[in-house]
Amino acid sequence: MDESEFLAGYDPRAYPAVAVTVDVVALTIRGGGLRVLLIRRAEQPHAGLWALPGGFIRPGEDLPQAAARELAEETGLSDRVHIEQLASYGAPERDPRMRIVSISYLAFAPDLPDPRAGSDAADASWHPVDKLPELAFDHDRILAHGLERARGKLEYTPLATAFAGERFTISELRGVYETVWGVSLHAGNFHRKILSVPGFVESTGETTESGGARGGPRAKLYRAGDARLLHPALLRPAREEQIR
Amino acid sequence: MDESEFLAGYDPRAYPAVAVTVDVVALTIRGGGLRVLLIRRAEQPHAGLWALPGGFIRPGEDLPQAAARELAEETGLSDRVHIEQLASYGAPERDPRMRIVSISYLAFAPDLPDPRAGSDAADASWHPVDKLPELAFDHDRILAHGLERARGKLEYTPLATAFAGERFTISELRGVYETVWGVSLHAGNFHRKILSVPGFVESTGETTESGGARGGPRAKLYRAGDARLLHPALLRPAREEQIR
DNA sequence: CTAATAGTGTCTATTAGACAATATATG
DNA sequence: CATATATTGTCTAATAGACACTATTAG
Repeated sequence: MDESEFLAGYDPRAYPAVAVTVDVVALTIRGGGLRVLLIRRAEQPHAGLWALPGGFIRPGEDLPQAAARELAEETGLSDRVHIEQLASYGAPERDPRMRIVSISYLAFAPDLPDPRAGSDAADASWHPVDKLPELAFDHDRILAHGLERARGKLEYTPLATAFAGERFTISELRGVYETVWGVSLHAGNFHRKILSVPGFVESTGETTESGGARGGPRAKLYRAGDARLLHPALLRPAREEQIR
Repeated sequence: MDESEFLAGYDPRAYPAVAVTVDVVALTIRGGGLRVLLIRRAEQPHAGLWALPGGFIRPGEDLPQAAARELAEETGLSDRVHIEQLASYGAPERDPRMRIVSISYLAFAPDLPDPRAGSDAADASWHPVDKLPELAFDHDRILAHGLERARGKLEYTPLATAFAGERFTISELRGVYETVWGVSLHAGNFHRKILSVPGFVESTGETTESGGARGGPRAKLYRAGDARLLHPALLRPAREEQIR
């Protein structure tokens, strides 16, 4: 038997097991900023550190199902939440216990009630993404990846509406873009742009009950439209440093 | 111990093992069309069916490393190949042997030599993506996902240059776009557009040795530039059916 | 009233794309 | 020479973004 025959006959069941987890980057907008759901680990390893919610997949359970379950365990919510696969991480030493491959998911939700700590967590809360504690494992990298994905998807998908409530004003939608992108956008141009993208929002015919907190007319209320892609897209102001 | 405590204490090592594989969607342009590398399975399950190259990850091996190894085993090449993570698949019954989670990778290469079959494959060859045989497991879904990713990435990254050789003409680059997107593009407008995107291509100062096969002047030769994102992007002609 | 906000109008620069023109190869 | 291709020029429509303006509401 030469080397290639040996390798072809490699049987993973003969080796120390690999475990598979899902980890969820759940984002929401709260207190004027973008926040991520973190749990404080109750168990070793990294007990006491903050981490993304997640856990081992169970027999018979598909990956998206596992991600939704992990999220629901902390937030109690599963509807009104957009969830999609982000990426997978499998560096051999990323978990000290054993070889663990993590499939990460990205979730977007409107402002949710306070999370409850699952029984494997000492605490759970929404953390501003620009003021993060030290994270367990490689979760800082996963989170950074999730943030970049979210920022990009705002450009060409109607994802922003997943951060808003059932009905929203154009200003609220602009607030989502400004918060996630960390920029300020011109109100007038943004307004016209949104209404010019077919299927992004549709009018409810209603308006807000009152004007803004500091004055201004009542705003028209919209709901999410049926577009799955925005055309033309809403592009972020170009950042030269991102291009090269 | 209530249910949540039980679930928190769930230990994956107490259950039947999960295995992790990598599968590679390797694309190239050959014979005027887009092709994908497939191997004919020599072993059960699905012996005799075509499948994406892939296999179990090995102890101590990171995921991208495993993908590069699997690709190299079939093609003999590892440099000049762009490789990136695509997505993960973990439906419980996707492999009849046991619970297998697959991390898929997407690879792009210029026209490569004929593949050699690895020892776990009866055959290996480049198949036109528009005339595919039946595929093993859920590999048709993985491949479809890879194709859509590749088409999208041509828009906003310099990926097309990964399909071309070291030096290429603007016409060759246009051929890549036309082949991957399956459309025909206006030569003049494409030419000017490419040169207007900063960092996409840079001139070598050379030209082709002779004109085209059926006449025409010698074309200038370019190499890939240093841009990582194309700005402005080269958008595919909008397709209304994709938007809704 | 004053200040802030919603929504609309207008103008300019950029870009995509249709179409034409010119020069240079092949056969 | 006839024809194909590379490259450049010109024009039009769509779009992004700067800026201005009006109407409406909170305080």
